[in-house]
Amino acid sequence: MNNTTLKQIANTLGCSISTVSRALKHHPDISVKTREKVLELANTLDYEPNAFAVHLRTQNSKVIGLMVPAIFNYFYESFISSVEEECRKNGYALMILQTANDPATEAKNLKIFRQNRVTGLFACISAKTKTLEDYDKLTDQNIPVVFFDIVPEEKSLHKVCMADEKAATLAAEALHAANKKNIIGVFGDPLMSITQKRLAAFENYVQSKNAKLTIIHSNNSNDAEEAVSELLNSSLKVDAIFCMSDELLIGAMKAIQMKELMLKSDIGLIAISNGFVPKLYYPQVTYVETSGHQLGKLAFTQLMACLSGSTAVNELIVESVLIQGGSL
Amino acid sequence: MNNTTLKQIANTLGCSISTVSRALKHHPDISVKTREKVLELANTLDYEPNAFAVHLRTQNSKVIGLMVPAIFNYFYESFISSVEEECRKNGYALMILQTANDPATEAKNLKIFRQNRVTGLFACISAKTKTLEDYDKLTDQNIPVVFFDIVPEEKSLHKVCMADEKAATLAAEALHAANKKNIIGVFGDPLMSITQKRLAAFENYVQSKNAKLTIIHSNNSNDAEEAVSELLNSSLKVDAIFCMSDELLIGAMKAIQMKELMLKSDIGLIAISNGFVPKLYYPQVTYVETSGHQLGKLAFTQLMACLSGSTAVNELIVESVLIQGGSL
DNA sequence: TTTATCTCTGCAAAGGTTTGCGGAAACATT
DNA sequence: AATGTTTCCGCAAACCTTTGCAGAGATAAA
Repeated sequence: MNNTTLKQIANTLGCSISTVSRALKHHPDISVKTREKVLELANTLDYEPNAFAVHLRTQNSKVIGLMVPAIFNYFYESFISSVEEECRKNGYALMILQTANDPATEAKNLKIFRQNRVTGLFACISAKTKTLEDYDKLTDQNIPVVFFDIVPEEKSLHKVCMADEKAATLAAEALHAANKKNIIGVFGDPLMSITQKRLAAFENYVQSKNAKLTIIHSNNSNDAEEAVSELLNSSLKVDAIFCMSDELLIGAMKAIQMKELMLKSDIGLIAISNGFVPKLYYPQVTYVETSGHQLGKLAFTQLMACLSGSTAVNELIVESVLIQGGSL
Repeated sequence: MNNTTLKQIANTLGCSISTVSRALKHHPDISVKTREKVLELANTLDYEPNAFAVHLRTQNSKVIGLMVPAIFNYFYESFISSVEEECRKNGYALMILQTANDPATEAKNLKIFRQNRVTGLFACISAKTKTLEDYDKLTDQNIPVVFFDIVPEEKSLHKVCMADEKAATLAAEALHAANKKNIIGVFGDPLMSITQKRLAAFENYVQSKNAKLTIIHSNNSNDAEEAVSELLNSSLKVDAIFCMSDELLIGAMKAIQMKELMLKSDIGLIAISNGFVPKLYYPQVTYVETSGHQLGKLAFTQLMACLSGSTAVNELIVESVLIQGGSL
């Protein structure tokens, strides 16, 4: 327990604790001579302020909370990774909790964040979350919450998310440009708003171009694999597949590999993705990028804005771009 | 700022702060009647102890630190995910920092952990770490450190890791059982101990069976792809490839797909892996499992043991199993 | 000499909780 | 009536830092 305190420094230097405290933060009240002495001793003693005492006094923890359904996920990893980077650069530590998409765990986590008096929170609500009152408790305590990716409908919240409609439309455009007319669209849980947005935009564009669209809803990669396999084995004419997420893409790719179809020549493929999964295959899968990395940066600036008092409620959007692979 | 404190409860109840504090934790000194009164009021006021004050007083943070080279990684995610689960179950919060394999960042992170007085730390040292003195500062402050996956050589440390030799041998055995005689072995950075261990064990077994082995060292998936491609295009006779990690597996698979080789019939493939990547392909790649999930559980119990005073220094090993896919 | 101004430093309270110790009241024992 | 035991509770210190305020000493101005 080799912990130097202000008191120790003050004692050995024969001055008061407050002088030491001020000297350490270059307070103008303190003379240069004293400051130097203090700094030197503090340095040799390897002084580090006791975070708890500081927090207790300042009511500010320099810890930011982050809540996701699961860390082990193609998209959230990159988001987390990016947020962690920003936090570290700005002197914040990051506290991460998972909800496993369970509202009860979600509530418990929010309590932990509250107890630890996080400075702010990034939250991705679980798919089944119905009420936001647990989040309100945080905002009541002046802890700003920035929702990301999967966000509540309410208008008066801070949110950052992907350009869902735009991404889906971009993918549809790419399919049209490649002259694909018989398309399978693989989508996620129809109850999720993200699915609805992407589906609506995709359907809208595809139909306007008179292409034929077959929609599948799958909850995970296995479901997607089975459903796509079934369609590929049926009499349905198919020249391209669209997947709205990485997980579904994995399923579709398995089905394609199983049928020993070659990408591009036998069948077209495009997905909305973070970029990792499409690059696992050869040829690389063409995809519309939704960058967790960028979303993280954006979320962080948004939170910083909240903390510095900006009350403007914003819904920020990360734009998508088409990344050409060799699958279309 | 709706924060109830002990003082408020004490005042409205007309008793002292210490009584409230004790009542809240069912201290036997407090009469049942008083306790009930306190508990009731605390409940309606939604009292929650101020974590900072508690930490300051008890010198114990209920926060555990975790340091990895990168969160965005097939293996670490599952480790993190598993540790987070255990932490939550046991009332700990988890603070995560990345090193990006940079010793300077590593040192900075350790400082942050120290400042935040984490209860304990899980650390995966960066590949280039030469000295452990920054870690020693933690142990000096009675913060136990459990190293995982990539661990220092020193004997007197707590470590949990994979059965590296065993895993490599298992893979080699599987290759032998499949009667493969001309093998490419794709390994990582030859300076890393994990590479050395796996390489030695693999080489040892393969040579004892008189199979021909060509070794490649690659630092990432692209390197692996190029190196494997080159060999596949050369006159070298190859009937199987072994990859010591997921990242290398990805590269090898790309090379295989590029050559349009079919797994099993054209070429055998086996890897040491966490299981995620092998399941992305059809047929699924046969692999020796190194479970980040299990490693996480093990690390957590080890840390708990340290915290409860066990001084026995242990190197714990997670065993590996062969998971049959269709690539051999 | 007195008054005003400036520079530097220290006192003390505050932030909320935990806990050793001592003490008051109630009860039981001689 | 005097002494010993319990039972219950509160005082106050400790954890360490930050910060408003006051004050001491020095210098400049009148």
